Amino acid sequence: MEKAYDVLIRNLCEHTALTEEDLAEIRALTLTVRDFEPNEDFIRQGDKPEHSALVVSGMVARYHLLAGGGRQYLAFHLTGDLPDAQGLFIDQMDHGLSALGPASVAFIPHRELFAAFRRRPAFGEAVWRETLLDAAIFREAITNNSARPMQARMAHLFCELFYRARAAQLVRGDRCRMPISLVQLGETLGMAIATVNRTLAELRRSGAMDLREGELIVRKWRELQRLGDFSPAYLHLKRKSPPKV
Amino acid sequence: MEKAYDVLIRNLCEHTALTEEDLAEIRALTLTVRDFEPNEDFIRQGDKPEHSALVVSGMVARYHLLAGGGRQYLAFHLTGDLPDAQGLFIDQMDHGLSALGPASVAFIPHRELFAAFRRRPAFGEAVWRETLLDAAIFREAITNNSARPMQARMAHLFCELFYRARAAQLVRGDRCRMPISLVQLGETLGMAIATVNRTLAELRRSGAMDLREGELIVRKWRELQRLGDFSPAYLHLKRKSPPKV
DNA sequence: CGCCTACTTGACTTACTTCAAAAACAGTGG
DNA sequence: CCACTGTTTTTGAAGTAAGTCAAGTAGGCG
Repeated sequence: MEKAYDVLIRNLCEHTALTEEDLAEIRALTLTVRDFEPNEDFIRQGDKPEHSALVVSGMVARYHLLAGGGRQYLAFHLTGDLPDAQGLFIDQMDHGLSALGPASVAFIPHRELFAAFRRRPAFGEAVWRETLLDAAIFREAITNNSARPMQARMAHLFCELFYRARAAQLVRGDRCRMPISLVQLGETLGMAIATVNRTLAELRRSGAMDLREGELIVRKWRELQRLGDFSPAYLHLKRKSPPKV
Repeated sequence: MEKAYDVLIRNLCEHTALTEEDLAEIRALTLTVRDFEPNEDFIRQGDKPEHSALVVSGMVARYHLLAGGGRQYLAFHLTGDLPDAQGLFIDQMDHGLSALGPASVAFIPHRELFAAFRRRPAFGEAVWRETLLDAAIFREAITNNSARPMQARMAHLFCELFYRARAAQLVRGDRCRMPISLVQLGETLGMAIATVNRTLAELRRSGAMDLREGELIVRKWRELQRLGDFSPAYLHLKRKSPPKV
């Protein structure tokens, strides 16, 4: 349970300097932790949430519903992320959130967050910055899905996720959990499932990475980075060192 | 010159209730207005700006530079928008800004904005909300460029721009200024220039809209909306009424 | 008038989608 | 433990939408 506060603090400190007083304010927040099944929705498009979510463990996805009932995945979130901080100032959800694999999510009342922001503006700025980093990731997704060929598109996604997982200390050796199906990958990258599979096969054959049993394995980081035309500047992390695989 | 304050206030009031004290704080900001030529860059990828931009008139674009030297356009901004409010809390620009047609842009020192946020938290929240609306527009762009067929993709873009132009009181009758070239349209929607032209021709033929001499004409709003699978919820505007064309 | 840029159109090529079916895998219950 | 069901992944073959290439037209400006 303490873990929930720690992962949030670790994440915010990744980009913002917070004082001991700021951290105390964070640790005073009321967290309600709930566990979710793979693919379980926990915030739906159209909802007007009064709590913000914090990913404690597992992966969480944000998605648009499409006219035909399909989904467009917009972003993935890891331990420590606030995947709907935007809900603080935007009344109605324009997208939904679901657990990707099994995930545990803490909920924080908006009311308490507003009060904390008032007392500790630096905390508010950290959360604001968090939403801005989100936006930077959205921008990169626009470019990725619009301007890069299929293979680079997929490589770029895995580069980003691996890089972020590493910052969140979720990488062990050359691998991290990645409970995402081919269908979901297609609904993320805007490609047909057959293409997803064939493109993934190419990446495997290149020896740069593998994805199996819900685990991402990066065998040649620099090669994967090259294939994905990935440069991490847009993630705006203070620590710049790349994965050393 | 007064106009610069007014367009900002009008835009913020579109989504946030501000008191007379908040507005006074805004009117006390130091604005430096500069005019730009069509396609002139005014913030470059990699810059570390110390001012925020405010679009006073004309249209402004945000774009990523691509490896090959090409561009991916990320968003367009109209009168009253703060196209790089994110620069307040993110040190280094991960994208550039340029004028689309001739544009006039006001610059506001970050320092003054931070001070104003401290004195009038509601103003800070309004700007924060502004950055969140930005993010909502980015999300929609991901879906648009990834999941919609070419014609819908283009129709959707024009729906959004027309709807926002209307909220910014830039629509006169059934038309508004839209100084965007076919090449730029292609670099926005992720399609080849030939396809842009053919798709645009289809839309013209449908009678729903036209684009000529830097002007967008919406002849049948409901039809264009249908073609673009457009529903404006994600823009989160308080006033909901659609264009009555 | 001539140059440059932006738009338009046509013919060709290909990368991706669609469709279909098989193989691998996970979960369930006998 | 194995048979049965449903889901996810893999592979193949065929069709097509969109990209590329190339040439031509129109519009704006010195």
